[in-house]
Amino acid sequence: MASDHLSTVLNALADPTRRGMLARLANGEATVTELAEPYDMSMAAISKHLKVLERAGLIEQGREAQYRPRKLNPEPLKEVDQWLEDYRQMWEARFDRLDHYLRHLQGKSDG
Amino acid sequence: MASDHLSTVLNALADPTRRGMLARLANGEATVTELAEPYDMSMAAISKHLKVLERAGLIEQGREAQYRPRKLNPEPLKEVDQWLEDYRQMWEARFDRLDHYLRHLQGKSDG
DNA sequence: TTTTTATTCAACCAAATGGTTATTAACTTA
DNA sequence: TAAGTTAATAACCATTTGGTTGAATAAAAA
Repeated sequence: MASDHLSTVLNALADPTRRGMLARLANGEATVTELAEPYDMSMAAISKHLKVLERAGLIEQGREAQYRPRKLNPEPLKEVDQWLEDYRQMWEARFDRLDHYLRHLQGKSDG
Repeated sequence: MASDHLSTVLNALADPTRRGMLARLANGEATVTELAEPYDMSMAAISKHLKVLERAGLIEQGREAQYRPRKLNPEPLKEVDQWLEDYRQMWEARFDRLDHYLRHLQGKSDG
């Protein structure tokens, strides 16, 4: 995998298990065992997936007793969103025009 | 790499060479040789990168004389954007609050 | 027709990926 | 202290990735 940060983030996201883990963490912190629960996979494999997410900065690790609860850090997702920005107009062109038209109408008739 | 579509797309994007190619194609169609120009890499390697982008549906291939011009298809990027949607509020929360506050002010003092 | 240009394909290789099992470490509980 | 739980690490393996070179294909140009 390429070593630049954005590539590391996108690569981390390019796996349904890891995206599933992020989805779970969007609802709040979770332990490794909790994160592993939906998957038919060894804890070692889960641990590796978590390491990939961590290297990408997408999750952070805490420590409570024998647990290492993970929490989501959305910052790298923001970077992905910003990268998309340059292309967004390409699929939103039609909507943009409508949006501007609506703003134009509002400027005329509404306060 | 995982076989689901979104994973295929994100994986295709997780490489600076391939993102560079997309950036070039955002300015319009380009031949393989044109796309290869910035990279110190064999044509065969370029061809493989293009195949990855094509499998992800990010580019389409034309045919003109001996050239196979590629063009960008932004549709899969839209899918990435839609996946991000669920997380967007997490990094935009503060801005949202500010935005709502400004709208509130505007509703009061401005037309 | 021969040669050149543009591109792909085939075979190969080293390194990375994604899984496994077995072991180790840290902490809790009996 | 001993046993159980949680999680990471080490060693291993098969497959994939991302590059190479060399040959093949297709069209254009000479």
